[in-house]
Amino acid sequence: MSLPLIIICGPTATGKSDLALEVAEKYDGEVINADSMQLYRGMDIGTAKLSIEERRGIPHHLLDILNVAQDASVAQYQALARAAIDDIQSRGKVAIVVGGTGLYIKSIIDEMNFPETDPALRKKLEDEAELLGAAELYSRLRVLDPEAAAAIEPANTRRIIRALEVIEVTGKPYSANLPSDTSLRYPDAIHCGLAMERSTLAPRIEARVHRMFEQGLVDEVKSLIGEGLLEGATAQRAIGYAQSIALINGQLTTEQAIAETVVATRQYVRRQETWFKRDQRIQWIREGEPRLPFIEERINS
RNA sequence: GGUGGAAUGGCCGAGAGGCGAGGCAAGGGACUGCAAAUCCCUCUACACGGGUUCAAAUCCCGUUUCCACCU
Repeated sequence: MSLPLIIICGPTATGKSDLALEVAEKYDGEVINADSMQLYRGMDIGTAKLSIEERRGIPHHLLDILNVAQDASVAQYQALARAAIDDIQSRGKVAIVVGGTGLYIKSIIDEMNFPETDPALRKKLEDEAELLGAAELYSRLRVLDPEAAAAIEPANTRRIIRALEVIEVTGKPYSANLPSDTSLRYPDAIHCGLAMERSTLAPRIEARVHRMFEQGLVDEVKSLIGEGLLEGATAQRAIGYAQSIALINGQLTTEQAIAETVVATRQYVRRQETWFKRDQRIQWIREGEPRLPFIEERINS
């Protein structure tokens, strides 16, 4: 008998990591991180990453696997996460996926396939976008793949570039590469979301951000800059990190950096809620509802 | 007490007689190799009371508040 995959998602600062530990302790589980920024080695304070001690001996996977100059990618994450699940389950343990990056979780449980990327081609498209403008690329996309064009905003340069890239790499329309998301790779997964009222979350976020700066987030960022933080495209954009970089560059005062980080975190929560809200598979654990029992109930049924 | 200036939506801020700048925040949404990213949508305000005018946030009078400077 093998226990199903357990997934714990939800907005930031709702207590996902702690719940995962409880579940892991109760069911002999191991945790797989589904948080795009916790993938980075050295990004600890600002991502609220559990320290080794805080992990209480529970194995955690997909933490600290990238250096700050590298760029994460869903495709890579998907492969690693699925491999980790297989590994954990093959040893008879319970795999617990925990994190707030909706796309990453989706990449695990849905049949998503990500056509190859071509750095040279992408570079070319990026240059063209800069030179000719997004509108030019967009009209090109409209010709090559009207369906994809209809689904992408004309101003969303990044998406337009990727669509054109996929078309060129695969020789097929971008839309043809989009499998349905109804397929379930882990049909009996227990997929829980932690819900919390904004009014409860707001002060938690405020306190958490202040704590991060007190604990030395800016020093962490300084040392990461030495490790190439500014070379990559992804890590330096992380909430709290971007603001710390601006602070270090003298573009923000400490107070401003803190305030902007709080705002950015709140906005992130909103995007997370929007993303998770539409996934009907998620069973929401309401604020104040006992969490571990909620999951125990589903496991036992 | 006097003189001058200012009062615009949650905040910043342009406009200076003819249908509501813009930015930020907030709220909603999208999302398939950077996703803590990228992008879309929404949010009729002109301190108050009179007046002039076909028409006033914009002009005039008064009131209130604030800021300067003066006594």
